[in-house]
Amino acid sequence: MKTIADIAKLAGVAKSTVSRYLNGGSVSLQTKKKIEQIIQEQNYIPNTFAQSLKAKKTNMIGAIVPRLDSYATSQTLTGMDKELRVQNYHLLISNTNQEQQREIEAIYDFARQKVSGIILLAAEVTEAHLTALKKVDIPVILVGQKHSQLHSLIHDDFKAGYIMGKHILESGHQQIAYLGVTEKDEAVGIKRKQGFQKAIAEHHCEIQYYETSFKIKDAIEVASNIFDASLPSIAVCATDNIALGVMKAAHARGIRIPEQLSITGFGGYDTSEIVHPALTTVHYAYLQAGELSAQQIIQLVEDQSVNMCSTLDVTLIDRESVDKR
Amino acid sequence: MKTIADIAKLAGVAKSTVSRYLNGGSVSLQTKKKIEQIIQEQNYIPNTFAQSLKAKKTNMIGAIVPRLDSYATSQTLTGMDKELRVQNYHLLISNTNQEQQREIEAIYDFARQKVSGIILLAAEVTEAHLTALKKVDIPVILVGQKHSQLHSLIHDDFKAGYIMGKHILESGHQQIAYLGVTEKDEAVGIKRKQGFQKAIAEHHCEIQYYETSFKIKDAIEVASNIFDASLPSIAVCATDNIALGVMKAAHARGIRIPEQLSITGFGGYDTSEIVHPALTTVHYAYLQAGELSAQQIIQLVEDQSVNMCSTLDVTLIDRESVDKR
DNA sequence: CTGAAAGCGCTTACAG
DNA sequence: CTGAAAGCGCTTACAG
Repeated sequence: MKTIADIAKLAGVAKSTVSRYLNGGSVSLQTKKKIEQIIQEQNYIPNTFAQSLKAKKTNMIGAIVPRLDSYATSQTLTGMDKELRVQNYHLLISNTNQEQQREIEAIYDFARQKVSGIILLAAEVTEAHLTALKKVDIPVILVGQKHSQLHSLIHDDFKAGYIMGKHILESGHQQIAYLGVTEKDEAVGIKRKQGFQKAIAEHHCEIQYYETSFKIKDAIEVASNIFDASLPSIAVCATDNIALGVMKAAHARGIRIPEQLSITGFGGYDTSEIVHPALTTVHYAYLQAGELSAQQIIQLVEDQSVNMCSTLDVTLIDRESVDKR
Repeated sequence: MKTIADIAKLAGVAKSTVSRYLNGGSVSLQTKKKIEQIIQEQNYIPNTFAQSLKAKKTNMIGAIVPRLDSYATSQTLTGMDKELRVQNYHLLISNTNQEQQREIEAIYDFARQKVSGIILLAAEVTEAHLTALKKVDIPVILVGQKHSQLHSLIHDDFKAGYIMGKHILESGHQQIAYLGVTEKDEAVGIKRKQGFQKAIAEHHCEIQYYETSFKIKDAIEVASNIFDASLPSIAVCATDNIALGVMKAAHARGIRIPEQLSITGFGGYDTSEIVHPALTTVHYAYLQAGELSAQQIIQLVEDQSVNMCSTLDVTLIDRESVDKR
C-alpha cells in the first residue's frame, strides 16, 4: 500500500502539499497536475484511519436494527442509505436479531468504531439503552418509538389505528377480532390499538382482543384458534404480516375473504398488494422515515438543532379485503 | 474522550502496560485490577482508528448488494452477519441500488475504509469490476454468480431448473410459458433456463419464452399480455416474485389457480408460502450462502485457501400451485 | 504556494 | 512484569 509519503517523494513535493491537494487546499496548478498523475499511476488511496485519527471525526453513521429481513426495516435502511450517500456519509448496519442485549452491545461497538451518530430502531428503550447512550456520548435518533429523553422519529400510530377504526365502522362491521402485539412495543402494541379504540368507542361493537407476535406463523395459529370458536366479521391485525397469517389460516379452512371474513393490516408492505384479495391496510412511510432520520442524525452530528419528536403521516389504503356489511 | 495516556496516568503505569492489558499481554494481577478499575470509571473505549493504523488491519468485511429490500439479499446478509459476528468481524453494507456504476464506487469506498475483505453480490461482473478489484487488492468472494477469476459461491441454478422441469413434466404439463430474465444475469437468465430446457428436451412440449424483469409489476404486465393471446397450462417463472406477479394477473382475470393455470417460481421466498395457493418453487439456501461466504472471506483474509467455486444445493418445494394434468 | 515539524491514539519490539 | 521510544499515515498550524 502506497502512503502519502510515497506520493510526495515521487512528485518531488512535501507530504503536506499532497495532503493539501487531497483536501482542496491551495496548490499551484503545476504541482496539482503532477500529484494527480502520480496518484493515478500508483493507485493511491488515502488511509481513512489515519485521516480520522487526526481529524477526530468520521463520516460513518451506525444503524441498529432488530432484523434485516423485514419490509419495514429494509425500506427504512434503503431510505437512510440513500440520504446518507448524497450527504457523503457511510452507513454501518448492526443487526441485533431481535435480542435486546445485542442492541446495547451494538451501541458500544459503534462507539469503538467511532461512528458520528447512531440511528436506533428498537421496539423498547430500557435504562440499559439510556446508560449506554449516555456513556458513549454519541448523537442518536430513535426511529419508530418515542422517548422523552431521545430525539424521536415516529409514524402516527394513533392516527393509523383511528382511521382504520373509522373505515371498518363505515363498512358496517360489528363483530371485530383485534389481533395485537405486546404492549412492550408502545407504538404498535399501544398507540395503534388506542387509536383504533377511540374510533370505535362511541359505537357498540363486539370486540375481542388477541395477542400474537410479529411472526406470520404465530398469527396463523392464533387465527386458527379464533376460527375454532367462532367467525368474527372482520379481523383487524396490528401488522400486515399478521393479516397475511390470518389470510393464510382462512384460506386453509375455505373461509372466503372478504365475503365471510374481512381482514385488515397496518404497514403497506409490498406483499399486501400482491396477495389475493389485496389487503386493505394503512400506509407507513418507511422510506421517508429512513431519509428523514438520516437527515436528522447528520444535523445532530453537525451541531444543528432537531425537533425532539417528528411524526410521519399515515394514510389508508382501501383495497379488496374488506366487505361492506 | 479519554485516551490510553489518560488511563495510564491515572493508573500510575505506562501506556504500553495499558495496551498490553487491553491486548491480553502479560500484566501482574495487581496492575491488571488497577487498570481495569480506572477503565471502568472513565468509560474508556479504545480508538479503533489508532489501533488499526498500527495493526494494519481491520475486522471489517464489506458487502456490496444491489438492494436491501429483497428476500434473497436480506437473507444472505442475515447469514453473513451471523457468521461474521461469531468470528468477531463487522459487516459494512453498501447498497448500490441496482446501479452497476455504484458497485465499482463501492469497491473503492471499501478500500478507503480499509475493509479486510469484500463480499460481492452482483448480477454481472464486468472488466471495470475486475480492474477495481485488482487495484484495491482486497480478497473477494462473489456470491450468486460464477467467475473464472474470482472466488465464487453459487446456488445450483442448473439443477434448480432441471428439477423444476422434471417436476412439471411429471405433472403432465405440455403447454408451457417460461418467464425468464435477461441473459446478462448468467445464473438466473441462463443457467436456470438451461437446466429447465435439459429436463424437457426429450419431450415434445409447446414452450414459449418471455422475458421480464425482477419486478413484480413488470411480471404482472407480461402475464396480462400472455393471457390476452392464450392460456398456457403452466407458467414457469424464473423467480418467485415473477410468479407472484403472474398470480396477481391471473387472479385479476378470475383465472383459477391451479385448475386453469399452474404456476411455479424459484427461490423459496417467505411470501411464496403465504399466498394462496401456496407456490411450488425451488428452495435456495440464501441464509447458508451468507454464512458460507462469510466463512470463506475470513479464510481468504487470514491467508487460508478456499475453493475457487462452491455450489449450494437446491431442493424442490412441492406445494399447491401445480395441478396434475 | 510550499515545507518542516508536531501530534492524533495506539502498538510493538527492545531493554531492563 | 514493566517502561521509554519509535512509528503507523495522515493533518494542521506555523514559517517562509
